[in-house]
Amino acid sequence: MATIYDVAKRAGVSKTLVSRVLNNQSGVGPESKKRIMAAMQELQYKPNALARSLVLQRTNVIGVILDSLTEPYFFDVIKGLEDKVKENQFRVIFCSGRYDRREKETYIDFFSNGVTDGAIIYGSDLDDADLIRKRAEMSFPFVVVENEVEGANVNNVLIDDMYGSQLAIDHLVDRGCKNIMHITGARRHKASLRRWQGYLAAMEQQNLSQYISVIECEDFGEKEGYQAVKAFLQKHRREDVPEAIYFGADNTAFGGMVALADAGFRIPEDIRIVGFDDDKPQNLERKVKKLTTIRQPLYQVGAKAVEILLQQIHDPETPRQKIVIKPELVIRETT
Amino acid sequence: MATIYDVAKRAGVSKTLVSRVLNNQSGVGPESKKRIMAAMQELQYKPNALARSLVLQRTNVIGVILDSLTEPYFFDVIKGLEDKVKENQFRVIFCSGRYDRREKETYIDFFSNGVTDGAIIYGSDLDDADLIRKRAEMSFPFVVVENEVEGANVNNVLIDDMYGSQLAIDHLVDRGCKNIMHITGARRHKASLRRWQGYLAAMEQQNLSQYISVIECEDFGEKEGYQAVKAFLQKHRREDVPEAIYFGADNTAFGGMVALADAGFRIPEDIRIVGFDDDKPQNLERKVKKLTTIRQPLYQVGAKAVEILLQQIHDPETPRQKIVIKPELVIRETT
DNA sequence: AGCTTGACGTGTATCGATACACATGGTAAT
DNA sequence: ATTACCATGTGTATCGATACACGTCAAGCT
Repeated sequence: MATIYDVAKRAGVSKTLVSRVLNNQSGVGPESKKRIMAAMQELQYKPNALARSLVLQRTNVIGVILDSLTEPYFFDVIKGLEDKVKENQFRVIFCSGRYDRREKETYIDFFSNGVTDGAIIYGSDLDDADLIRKRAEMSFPFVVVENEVEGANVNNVLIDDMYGSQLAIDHLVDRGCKNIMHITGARRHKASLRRWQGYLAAMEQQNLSQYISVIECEDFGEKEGYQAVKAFLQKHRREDVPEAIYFGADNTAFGGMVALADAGFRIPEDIRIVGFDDDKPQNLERKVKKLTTIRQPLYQVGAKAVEILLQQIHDPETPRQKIVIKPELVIRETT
Repeated sequence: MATIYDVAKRAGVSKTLVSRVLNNQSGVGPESKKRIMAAMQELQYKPNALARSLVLQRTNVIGVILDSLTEPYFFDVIKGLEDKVKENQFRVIFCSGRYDRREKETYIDFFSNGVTDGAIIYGSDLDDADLIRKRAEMSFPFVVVENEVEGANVNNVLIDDMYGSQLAIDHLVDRGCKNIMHITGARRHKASLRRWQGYLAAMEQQNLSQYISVIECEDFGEKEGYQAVKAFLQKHRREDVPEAIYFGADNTAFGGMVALADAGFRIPEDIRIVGFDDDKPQNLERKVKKLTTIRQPLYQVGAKAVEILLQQIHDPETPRQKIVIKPELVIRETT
């Protein structure tokens, strides 16, 4: 690759002039400018981003670390991120921590060693909290999304999961349900825990404490939901089946609904269902009904995270922010 | 952030010694080494990746440009990439061209300006070919996946789509079908075109030219498949409906099957279906039958791309390679 | 004793860009 | 005519690391 020096030599000027042309600065005569431009063309010159960033102490790139690049859950977040970043003339690069704490750590260090101006760390694993606390005092700007890190001074964008649960329960109560069961999402998932908590709080607030019952799922796949419900139905008599189930994740809800359908339950006549996430399209070929669910405004989450991060980058003195975004109830066919 | 110089000062030695410790080189006394390590600890020193890469002319990072990070199609590819990269002690960063040719170009330039050692460009848009041809003569190592760029000397990893079509048609013929229709995936999609071509070739080879009939879809969504089939059924009498449909993508097949079911067709008794891709899990709550399809070994595709790229990086003189990977027939319930 | 050898250490050039101080010359203002 | 000033241009330090040539000193060999 040609360097700035090659261009200068070819155009018969000093590096400084070439640099000025590159950055549209004044101080270049028209004649020189023409020769420099020509030289750049001929040599196919592209400035080396590394060298430039090294001296500018600025890359105009932000890094995003996700648990997985292949989780539909992140789709809207990613879109939000990308749009906002582009709007601000930055670039984003993504990488996936693959649900591995150490891998995540490696990437955070990589990003903070000059490669990016800041990072967005998306995480919901309980493990992550530690890793983040350790880095809270760094001067490297970053924003943590979804995972609330108690007692650490970090930028945080969160979904109000407890409020979401309240929406779900209140809606079911509106529909006349009292006996409302909760089937959690993934146990290791911080957000699931908060939804669970929210379920408990909402049930108490509605004076339905005696109906509280919870099944824990290890993961938030369809299979887990299917098995959880199936096992429950095998162990209980028909009249003990609740009037409604509030699932901590849409995925488990889909699985659960299949199990219910298999057992002859009609939805919503016999039992009502509410999910949480609204992260997957309601496809044509789904056997189950369209799901009433708590939608997370994930696009906004992504956009907001970028916004905060850029503020922090432009002015490191900006105090750390914590943004809580409220989810909303989307009523479809299952309630 | 502390620099190598700060560490040296604190330990009372020269930068060189610190650098040697950093890189596990010999030439450092035990006493100095201890002091240097201590200084690093205290200062939380992390070497600046930019500066290091600038002098080494090496980043140990490869960049991946996809059309979209949010397409299930890429999931296995991504996994293959990640595993292989990790195995080789490299890092990957991803970014999405968002189906926009210029955005892709920006990222290629970004990657080739020192930020990465090489790139993998995943693309199937017809537009991409141009962009790639233009860069074929660069010394920057890259591998193009899926998009065949005719007449350009580039590293290429491809799926043998024509062969896939042949598998599909031969299988249907085995099942006794003659009148086999083809519904394409996305029109702008290069791979779709090849599958279409493959369909034509396979039909001729089977002496079924008189049965050739094709419906083009603009995109490969479920909706497109649904509408295509629905429109066809409205315009044709029942006896004109073919014995089988070979879809250029699973997604369209799913949509099409819904339309067929709505119209009272039983699969596979009344009509047999074969798809292409096998990129999505056959979920529990799918209304439709499990799909017979042509599976693309996408994990392998990703892994192979990395392999070729790393060869190219380690030895730039390696001749450019073109790898064609054969897909395979997966027989499920629809044939 | 004289010499090689290796361990340990320092100083300086380098990667490819930007920033800044400074040198030149011509034109406008006094 | 003299000063001031701006446009144009050059040279050198700098960012944070590595590489390489070289200096010093003690141990081991003939």
